[in-house]
Amino acid sequence: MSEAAIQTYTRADEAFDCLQTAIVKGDLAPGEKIGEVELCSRFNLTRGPLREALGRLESRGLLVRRPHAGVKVVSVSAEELMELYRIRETMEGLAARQAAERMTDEEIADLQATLDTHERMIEQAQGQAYYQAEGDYDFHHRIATGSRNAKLAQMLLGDLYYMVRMYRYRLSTSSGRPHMALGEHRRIAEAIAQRDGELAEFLMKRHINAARRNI
Amino acid sequence: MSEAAIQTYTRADEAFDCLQTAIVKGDLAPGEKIGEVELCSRFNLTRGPLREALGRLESRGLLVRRPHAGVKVVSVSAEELMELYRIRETMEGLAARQAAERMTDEEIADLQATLDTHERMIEQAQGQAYYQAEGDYDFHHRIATGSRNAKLAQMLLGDLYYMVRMYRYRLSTSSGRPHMALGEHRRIAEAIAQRDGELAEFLMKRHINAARRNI
DNA sequence: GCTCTATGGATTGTTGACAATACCTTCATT
DNA sequence: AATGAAGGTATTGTCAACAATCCATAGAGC
Repeated sequence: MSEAAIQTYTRADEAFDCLQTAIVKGDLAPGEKIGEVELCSRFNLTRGPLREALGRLESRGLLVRRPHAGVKVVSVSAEELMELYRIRETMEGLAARQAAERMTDEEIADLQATLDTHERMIEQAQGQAYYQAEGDYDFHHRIATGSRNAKLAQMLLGDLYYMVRMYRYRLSTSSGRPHMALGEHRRIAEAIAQRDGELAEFLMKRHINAARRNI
Repeated sequence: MSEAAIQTYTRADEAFDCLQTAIVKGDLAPGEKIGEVELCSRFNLTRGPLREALGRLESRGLLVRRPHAGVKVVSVSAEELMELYRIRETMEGLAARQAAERMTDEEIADLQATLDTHERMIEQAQGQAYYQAEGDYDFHHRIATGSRNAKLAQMLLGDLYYMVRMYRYRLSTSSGRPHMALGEHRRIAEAIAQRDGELAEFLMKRHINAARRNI
């Protein structure tokens, strides 16, 4: 049987996804005060599911909501992005360490194979930052899930990454340095393959620290 | 003027708080499938605000919701609590380091004064774990906010602490060891007062690690 | 006797209308 | 002229009814 992607998709989920991508991509300016009815007409929704989605978004810190006053997208600053990277540094360090201890051999092989395809992509589209960003996301995604720590993965994948992507869109901070990042990814994967959790943690922290300084 | 505690409190907020405390305190059993109408009659609400609150709770990982099938409280295990403590260890370590660098002298004085009152409370109610738990919460709360890292504080205070408290209620894991914890708190505060971020981080990590092993 | 299917009931998801609150405009007063 | 207050309007918060989906039970077929 197929994996049943027909997992019933409620309107509220749809609203949540639409809003989230709209916020992350910058279609909704920060500080912009938007009415609910306008959002409804914009995404073909009714206010019930929309409000549910707004609650979820607020809980995740992507927008703020004052009672009877409306909702507005969170404003961003470079300092806050820095703080976000500090959090990522420690949390992904932990994820890398646990991944080194817990990923299956098959997963590790997949991880390294993924890096090969990333390398080919970078070679093909020379300097195209887009593939690099996707590949970067993919790499960190696999390690987060590989940590076998449900809450950690949820925090990284569900909260932090969206925030980081939003900030990067807003501040137009392209990740740049594709080759260097790939090399660092390689070394991290190598450490994981050797089941050296301490080294994997150290390398991951340094990797994210370097990315932060690159901003 | 007073700080305006009359901050308008919407029904959805009320529902959110009620549900959250009910889940944390264990009034709603884990795995229990509860109907929306039952919840409404239980907390004197209507389904609109309730659904909004349910969305927020789901987003925070306190309950799971399958479309058209109902909601149920998350089931818990000792392993997951361990994982939670691992996350706390790294994140609160970071918080302690940043707090050492950023708290004002006044905040540090307040922090140490708080520890004095904790000590008196422990002496008075000998062995009473309740005050210790409250004091513990208070201490970590101050450090999280003192880190001047909004997202970090949000993650710790808004997500992790509720989860930890829920698990502790479920597994009836009283924190125990009040005197030892107080001493560790004292040393952490001392390191912060000396602006020694590295030491504060190290001590905090060890403190939480000890608490984890105590389970 | 066991399994698969179909129908009924109950619960969730959604919708539109109603009520309450905050913001903005206008007017009066200093 | 500037500031304050008061009212109107628009927007948000809330409610109750409608529609869609799933689970359980009962029945038939193998």
